[in-house]
Amino acid sequence: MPELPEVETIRRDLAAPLLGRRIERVRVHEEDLILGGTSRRSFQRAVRGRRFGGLERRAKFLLFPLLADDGATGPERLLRVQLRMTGQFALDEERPRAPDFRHPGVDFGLDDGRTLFYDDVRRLGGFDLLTPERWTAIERRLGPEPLSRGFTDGRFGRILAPLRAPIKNALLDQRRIAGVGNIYASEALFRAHIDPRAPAGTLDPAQVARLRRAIRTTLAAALERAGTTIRDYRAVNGRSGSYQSELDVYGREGAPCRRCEGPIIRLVQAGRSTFFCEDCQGAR
DNA sequence: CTTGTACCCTGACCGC
DNA sequence: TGCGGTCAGGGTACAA
Repeated sequence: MPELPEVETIRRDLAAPLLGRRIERVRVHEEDLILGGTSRRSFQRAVRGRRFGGLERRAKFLLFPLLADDGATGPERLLRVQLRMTGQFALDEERPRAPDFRHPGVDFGLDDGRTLFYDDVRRLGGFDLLTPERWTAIERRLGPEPLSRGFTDGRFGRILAPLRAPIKNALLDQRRIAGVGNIYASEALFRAHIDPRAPAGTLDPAQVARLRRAIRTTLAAALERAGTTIRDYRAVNGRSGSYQSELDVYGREGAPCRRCEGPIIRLVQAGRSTFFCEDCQGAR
């Protein structure tokens, strides 16, 4: 479900309240949610008794460094969370009773009396424990963070140049750019007036620059609005985002383009819907 | 290397 | 009301 702005919103919601908290109890209701072949027991053993040493985001992953505390020993570990399509967090003294939060997944009981609840209807997301070396190996394969300073026109151009895949598909590939997903790929291409079907390597320098800028402004605007809540995505404790009212093309098939009044078209690329305006983004 | 496809899973919605 | 088909903010394994 969530893309960079949604995951970053969750990170901001959780970072301060979790910092330094000790994990007293771990309940795994759904073993599916423990990824990477780790058993429920060894997951609990690795996590219980440690403290949250911060909260970071890279691409669409959340990373909790777990600090050793008295009674907790063992190698340094990062707890990685992937929300995939329907992962949600709540932080409270009691399990939330919202109708969209009734699939208990994993609970982390904390030393301040609260519990961090993870709920995931479709169970596509989950947790895994990574050594720093393993994380480094994974991280190396991710493209640049689009909101970072290092994401320049030159770098973006070099990333796209050799690719023959449609630009829309390239934007979804986390090895090229990290954190862009299906909503913001369509939105950024609309903003940049670029045809989603154009082979990535055929964009000229002006198009590369427009697209880079469009990606940044779209993601930043969505982050400002705490993300896009269409159906499942919620920030922490059920809070909705509000960027859905700003969407230009995503989910607007048949509706008039906000710029030229022409119909928004839906097509399928790599098995996923793309929305665009043929008149504003056609041909070039 | 690149690219495309199948799959994981549940639930909401649509047409009959 | 029920039933089948389609679709959903993602990532990965595997084949070509």
